[in-house]
Amino acid sequence: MNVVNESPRRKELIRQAAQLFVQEGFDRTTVRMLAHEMGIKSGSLFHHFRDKQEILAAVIEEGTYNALTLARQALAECGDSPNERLHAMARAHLETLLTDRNAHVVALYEWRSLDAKAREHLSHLRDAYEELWERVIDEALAAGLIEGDRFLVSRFVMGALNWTVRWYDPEGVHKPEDLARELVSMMVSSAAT
Amino acid sequence: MNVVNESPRRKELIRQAAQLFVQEGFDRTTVRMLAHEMGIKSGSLFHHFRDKQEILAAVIEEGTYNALTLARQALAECGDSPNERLHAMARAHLETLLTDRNAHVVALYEWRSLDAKAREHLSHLRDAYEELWERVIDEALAAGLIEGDRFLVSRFVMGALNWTVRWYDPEGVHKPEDLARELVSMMVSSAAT
DNA sequence: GTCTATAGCGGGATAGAC
DNA sequence: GTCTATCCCGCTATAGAC
Repeated sequence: MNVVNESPRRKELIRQAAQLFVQEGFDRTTVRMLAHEMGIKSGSLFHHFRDKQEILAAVIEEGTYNALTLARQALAECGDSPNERLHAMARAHLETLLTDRNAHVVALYEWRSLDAKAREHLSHLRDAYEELWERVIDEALAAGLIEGDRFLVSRFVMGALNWTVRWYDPEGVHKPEDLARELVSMMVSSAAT
Repeated sequence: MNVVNESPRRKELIRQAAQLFVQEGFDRTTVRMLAHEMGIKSGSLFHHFRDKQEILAAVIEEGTYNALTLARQALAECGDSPNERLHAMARAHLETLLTDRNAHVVALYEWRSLDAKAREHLSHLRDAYEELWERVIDEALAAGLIEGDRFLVSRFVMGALNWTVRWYDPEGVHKPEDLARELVSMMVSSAAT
């Protein structure tokens, strides 16, 4: 079973599970809560998923796949300058994280709840997404847009982005777009602009 | 009972609990695991703590208090320039997070596992620490060392710092000191240096 | 202050009828 | 595909001896 050919029904169940996992955390979310959210009884849940782990794996696959897809699309549609590409990546990342506000968050914050097998299976998808980021960071470094250690800079950026889920208020004045702009301008050496 | 006058024994138990909470997460850490780590049986644990929640609260209080203490000390010892003060705060933050590598991490990542009462009680300590940060960020903004929205900049910085626990390797080449330096130099407008 | 023993509960998961 | 009923387990917490 792959993320690209899930039934619409299953996709909807995964969406609802993601919401609960974000609100409560994976461990505190019971199968009874999941079933209730889905409008069925807990026994019926196991017709759709082998066990609770499989639900988590499905959510994380969905979240990472969405992030990867949106990022690729954003890069394809934006301009060629390192600045534009950096901004496009940050914006896409924040949009899957804050607007859709579900599966991608779970992918980031519950990765360690995955068992070894699921981690193995999903690591490729995750690596593909991280490679996309590394390429864009490298381009920005090569162009002198930003400075510093490749490894450290990319992790600081990911940290700043991923931590937003802890404080971002969807009802507030800022949009993901604004955050992306502000973060990129913070990183960019003023000398280079 | 306050963090400042815990018995040495209890402090040691708190330290060991912190380690397990970081490794496994609060929910997956059982009282049996905690007791085992402390070298006693699970029943004996409740002679020292009323319940599992109280252990978490003690760890988080310890972690936040440590961070606050080290940060104050770092500010008292460093120079007066906004750059030095920013660097001192980042370094102190990373040291409690990565070197001590225990209670402060729990304070950041398991805050939401606290019940309402404990959150109420500990929020003052937490606020005191955040105010310290806000003051230093404000000074840097006022001096033109960094630019941007006060609210957003401080949260990006905290994100970059707090996310380090996810990837930092204590055996690796970088020390907390190096990370602090690199982060500050990334944020500082080159025009201002 | 630590032990053994266990109560009591809620969790994940299964079986079989419909 | 969903239901009811239930198993079985491991968890937190307690009681009372030492």
